[in-house]
Amino acid sequence: MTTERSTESLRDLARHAVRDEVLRHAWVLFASQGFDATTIDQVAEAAGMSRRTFFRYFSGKDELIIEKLVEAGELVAAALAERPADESPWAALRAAFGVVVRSAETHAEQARTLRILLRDEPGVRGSLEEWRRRWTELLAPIVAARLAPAGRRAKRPDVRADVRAEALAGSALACLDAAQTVWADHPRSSLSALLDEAMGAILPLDR
Amino acid sequence: MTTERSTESLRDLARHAVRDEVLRHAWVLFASQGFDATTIDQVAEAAGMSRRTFFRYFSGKDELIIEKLVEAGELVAAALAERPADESPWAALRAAFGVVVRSAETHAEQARTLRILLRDEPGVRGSLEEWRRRWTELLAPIVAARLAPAGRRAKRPDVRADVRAEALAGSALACLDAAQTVWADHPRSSLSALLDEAMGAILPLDR
DNA sequence: CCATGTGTGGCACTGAGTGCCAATGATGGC
DNA sequence: GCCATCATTGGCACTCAGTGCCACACATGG
Repeated sequence: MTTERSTESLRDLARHAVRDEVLRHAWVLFASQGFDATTIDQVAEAAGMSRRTFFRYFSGKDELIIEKLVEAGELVAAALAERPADESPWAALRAAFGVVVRSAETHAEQARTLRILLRDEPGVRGSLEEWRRRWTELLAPIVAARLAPAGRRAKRPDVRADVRAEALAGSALACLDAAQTVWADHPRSSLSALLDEAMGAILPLDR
Repeated sequence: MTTERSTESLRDLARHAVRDEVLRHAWVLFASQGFDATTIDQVAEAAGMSRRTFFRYFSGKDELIIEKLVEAGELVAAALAERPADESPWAALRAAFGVVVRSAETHAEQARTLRILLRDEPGVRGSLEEWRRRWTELLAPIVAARLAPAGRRAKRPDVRADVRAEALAGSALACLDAAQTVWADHPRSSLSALLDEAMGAILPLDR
């Protein structure tokens, strides 16, 4: 094949477009029927493809959830990486979460629907755990860099430093999770304020 | 039915015994083949029962995992409830985790096997999330009681206080998780030290 | 000896996920 | 325009998880 890059990205483009379309239909069904009650045949038919083809675009039903959850991960990681170096890791994490908070508050309806789905449907628990892992994997190294004394980093793999970074990232995510969960079923609450409350309960957020 | 209490507990006794036996066989299979590769038919056959009967003792494959994970939850909750009131919530949580740390270190082999299973097998992620929830549900109210100014508690449901407690419990669990994960694949490490490292990275552990 | 309740197994079904294969359709070379 | 090629697609059949239904076995109590 002489077609190299250009075709490659054309394929990806088409693939992405199809995936988005499938996702759109899937979430309409999820919102009306719930996740567990929605079959892949329904999703495939709504998207106008065969069951078999669906599985060529998505590895499984889970991925319809994961996609949404992981999306914002890179944004948060990027935001975290760009926080000023003199900021405490905790405050930097809080600030980095700003992008998901804003996103959730602007699309409050969908965000709440998603959150409630995540709370009530047993079938998505695996996806939630998966989300936690991927975000931790993404954030922990950036936190680690921030914890290192800025002098010599990347020496030998330092287990103790890794645990610290992972603990920090994991705790922050736990706070985000708690805030979002409570926010989901209190329509008049502010997610931003709840997240401040949650993270502030662990460590002071100034500096 | 004239048979009341005595038969009731006899039933439970038998049921428990059967469950334990099934669990024993299941974990032998998990350890040798992994979780996802083990079918329920295999477990049922090993335990000497039909597939159909298996589902009368366990709601699903997940429950074979959950059982092990949730077991220690009540112990931790009890330990937490009995920590001195002048101890900080964080230090109290660290101390309460002592029971799982000791248990893990005395049965190091099995604990490591379990941990690695939880890390690598996609099929158990839902169970891990389930574990997180149950422990959070268990611990958060006790933490909440500890956070309340000891004067008037149980006023009106206080959302902000709930978020704080849940954030604290969730963060502590994230630390425990991080410590256990790292511990699992560093055979010469001390789980207790790792947990101190993790939780100490968030908040000081004295007091 | 009979009625009842409980545990058990078999059978058939739905739904997720996978491997295999044949048909279709777009593209590039001639 | 025509043919070779390659990727996408859909159909089919299979495994495995999980559930509902029904029939059989067994114990107990009257």
